[in-house]
Amino acid sequence: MSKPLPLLTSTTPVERADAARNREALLHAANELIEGCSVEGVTMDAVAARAGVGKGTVFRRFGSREGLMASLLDHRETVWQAAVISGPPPLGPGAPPLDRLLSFGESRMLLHLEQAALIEAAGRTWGDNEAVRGFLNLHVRVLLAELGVEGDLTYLATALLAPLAVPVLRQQLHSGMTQEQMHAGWAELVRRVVGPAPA
Amino acid sequence: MSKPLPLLTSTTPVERADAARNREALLHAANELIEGCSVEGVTMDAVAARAGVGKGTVFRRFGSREGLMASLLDHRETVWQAAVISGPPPLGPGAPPLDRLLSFGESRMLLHLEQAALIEAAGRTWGDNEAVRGFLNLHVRVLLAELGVEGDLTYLATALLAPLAVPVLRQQLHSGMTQEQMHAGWAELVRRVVGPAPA
DNA sequence: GAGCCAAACGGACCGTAGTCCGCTTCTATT
DNA sequence: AATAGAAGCGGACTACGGTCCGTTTGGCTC
Repeated sequence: MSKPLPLLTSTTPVERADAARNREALLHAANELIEGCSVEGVTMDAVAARAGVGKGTVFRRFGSREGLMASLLDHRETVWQAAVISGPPPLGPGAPPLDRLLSFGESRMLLHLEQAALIEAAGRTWGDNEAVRGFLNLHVRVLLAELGVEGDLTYLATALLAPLAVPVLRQQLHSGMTQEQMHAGWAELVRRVVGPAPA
Repeated sequence: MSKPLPLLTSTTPVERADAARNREALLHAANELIEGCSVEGVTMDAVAARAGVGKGTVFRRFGSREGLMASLLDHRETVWQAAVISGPPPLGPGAPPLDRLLSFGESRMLLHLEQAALIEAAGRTWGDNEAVRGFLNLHVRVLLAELGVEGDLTYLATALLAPLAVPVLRQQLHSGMTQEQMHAGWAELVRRVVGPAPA
């Protein structure tokens, strides 16, 4: 009679305690290695050794080096998304849509610049992350809709996000463009895409 | 007295005959391997073996695997650029600027989709290619100027090119968007950026 | 607490990118 | 044609990502 209805509880693939401990240790070790040298210093062998586990364990937890990098990014991303969803305006809710959109672009650009090395090291595992892409696209789409923009909002949102990608930013910096110019350029792009406010 | 003014002739770092022969053989071998299997099958050992040279030679010629891939792309890129510079309209000269711009976007998108695997394999070596980026940006910039667009044309050109990048296209295809939708979306983006024609 | 087993672990092993250095070959010069 | 020396060559070697499988361990049931 005490069997607690395994119908839904069985759907929780709980992680074993030692596995969880190891994941923490590995993430910690990876962060230390990044601080110690740079992202290139984060080899799978080094992470495993520093965490005191076998190499196979690292791959079991994260699938690949890119997966490990993506996990490191995940925490930062969550914090940032929280700021968008429920932080103070103009990034968070409460400001006019255009202000929010411009703030969004600047904030995302800075995040990408800060995490550039990690993002590039995470490669497709991060870039293909449905959750992140979906969140960014949805947020921009909603703001565009609030601004009265009509048309293929999904495409327009993607088009506004594309110039914020790390390779584009790197190239712009490399060719002498300042962060201010990049921000101003993006704002101009947004103004043109949004167009004149409807009466 | 017969020394032929080494001032400028010395600036030509001519390639030795055997080196040139080997480069051709290696490019040929790499193309064959791509046709035979896919881009993943193009390992440096395999290319060297098929061309009948040592592995060190491949690295001497192309610097890295990415460099080899970039060299393979170079030929296609040259052909495409020729079509833009001197091919038939509307991609080539002779058509109105807006037609040329829309044709440019569609053509570039198709090129990126065809060469996607190679472009991704070439990584930064291709992405950082100053000549290619410069050509694309300049061309778009000139067309925008002809259309009377004002502002930071370099940024706007980059922003129009960014959604044509391979990772973006791959993501869009993956989420069910058709090539027609992508083309239509880009055209809409261009119309919004260009804005109303000046009187 | 004993026993079971799925999950997790470890590290030897493999393939590939990239380096290094002693040897060979081309070409300019006389 | 001889020669010098620079440019090119080859392949053994290293480092790293990723796989595999025999062994260990945590957590559940009885």
